[in-house]
Amino acid sequence: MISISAQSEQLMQAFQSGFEQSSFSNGERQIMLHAVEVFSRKGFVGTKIKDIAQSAGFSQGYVYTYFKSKEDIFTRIAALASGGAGRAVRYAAQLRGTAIERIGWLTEAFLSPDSLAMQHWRLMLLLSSATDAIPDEAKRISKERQAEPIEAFIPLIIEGQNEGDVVQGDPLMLALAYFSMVQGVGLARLQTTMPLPFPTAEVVLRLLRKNG
Amino acid sequence: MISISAQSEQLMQAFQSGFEQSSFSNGERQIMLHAVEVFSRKGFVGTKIKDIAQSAGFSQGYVYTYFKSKEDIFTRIAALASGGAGRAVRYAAQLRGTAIERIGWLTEAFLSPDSLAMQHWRLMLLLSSATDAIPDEAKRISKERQAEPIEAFIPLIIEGQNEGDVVQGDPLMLALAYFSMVQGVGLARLQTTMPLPFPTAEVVLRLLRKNG
DNA sequence: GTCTATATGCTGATAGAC
DNA sequence: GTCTATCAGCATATAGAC
Repeated sequence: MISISAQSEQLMQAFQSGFEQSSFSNGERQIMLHAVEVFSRKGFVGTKIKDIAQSAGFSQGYVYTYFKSKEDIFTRIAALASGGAGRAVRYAAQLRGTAIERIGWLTEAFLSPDSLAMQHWRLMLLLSSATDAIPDEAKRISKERQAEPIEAFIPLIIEGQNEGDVVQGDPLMLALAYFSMVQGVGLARLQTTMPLPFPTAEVVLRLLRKNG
Repeated sequence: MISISAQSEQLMQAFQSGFEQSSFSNGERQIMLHAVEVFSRKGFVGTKIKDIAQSAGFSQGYVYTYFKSKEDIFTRIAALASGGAGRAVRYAAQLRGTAIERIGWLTEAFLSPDSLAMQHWRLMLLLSSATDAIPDEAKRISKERQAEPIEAFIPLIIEGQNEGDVVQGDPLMLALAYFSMVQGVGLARLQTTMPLPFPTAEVVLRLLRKNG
């Protein structure tokens, strides 16, 4: 049984999109922070500049002091968010421990019901659905970074196979299975408000574990 | 190894949302069919009535002959689409075969790269993201039917456990794990255009199979 | 730094012609 | 059955006041 550890907490920080820490001016960060929340509830087209401004406590026109357009806000958010998963995998890869342990910590971070982790999945969803209605630039960036987590995960799988903890098989296919599952759990969590016995990290690891 | 069978093909028909077969008048069906496609690309707010009309080869105003509003179109689509997964599970449950066999056929139908199956996942995605921007009635209906596939799947799991093919454990948790995974693969497929070794039914079944 | 006012364009929905 | 014309409302982005 894997328990929430110091490693997992550090990992979650890497996972999260990092709007807070970024080097923005005050108004800029304030607007970004609220824009993330509104966009993830209403989508790109459904979000009106007025919604973001009101949420952040500014007037509608003030938003244009910091951002050129609605597309601009969205694209900057997409750029920050789409780096999260890859960052988390790279962070996990360089922790000390066996490969399967590190994969376990990573999985806990991904599946955390923490609100910032959930926000990540909401944003990923946004970037995957209604793709003809989101800015091209945002799409480009998110597509560009899409392979990052998978590529960084493959060495971990190979290590795990060499250590005898991970099943044999094409590492790329195993990585895709892993991320499909993790993403699916993230999505499932978003779809319901009821407290249900969602798959734990241990269950997800059954996909990879030898003698699962 | 499970191969595409007569069972799987029948199953896919149950899975698919059934806009074609439904008892609509000609213009009505024509519009619905195109509306599904446009909505799934542009989302609810991003889709303009003109887009649907043009796609179906009608004038903008003509759409209102059959549909009261944009919400009306979307809600009717949501109603048809949100029944698909439950229908497929119920169909699978009453096939002849061991539980794990029937689950295998079902999984093949869910993971089929068939365009109508993909459309199902695109619509599910639409109903799960930007939820503050889709009609309340559509949300209500889709939420109402959300539990159907899981409820219908649980007896299959229990059967499989009794037959010794499925791992022990809370059947609800196993069902949630299964649907998370299936959904995750559907989503992963939508996210990329490249031909990648996406998890097959056999890989998904590792989550459930005893001595996987 | 922050707000108000406004121009400009688009969209949903209706009415009515053919 | 199908289209054209049109209205009323709203949203983005800008200009300029304080």
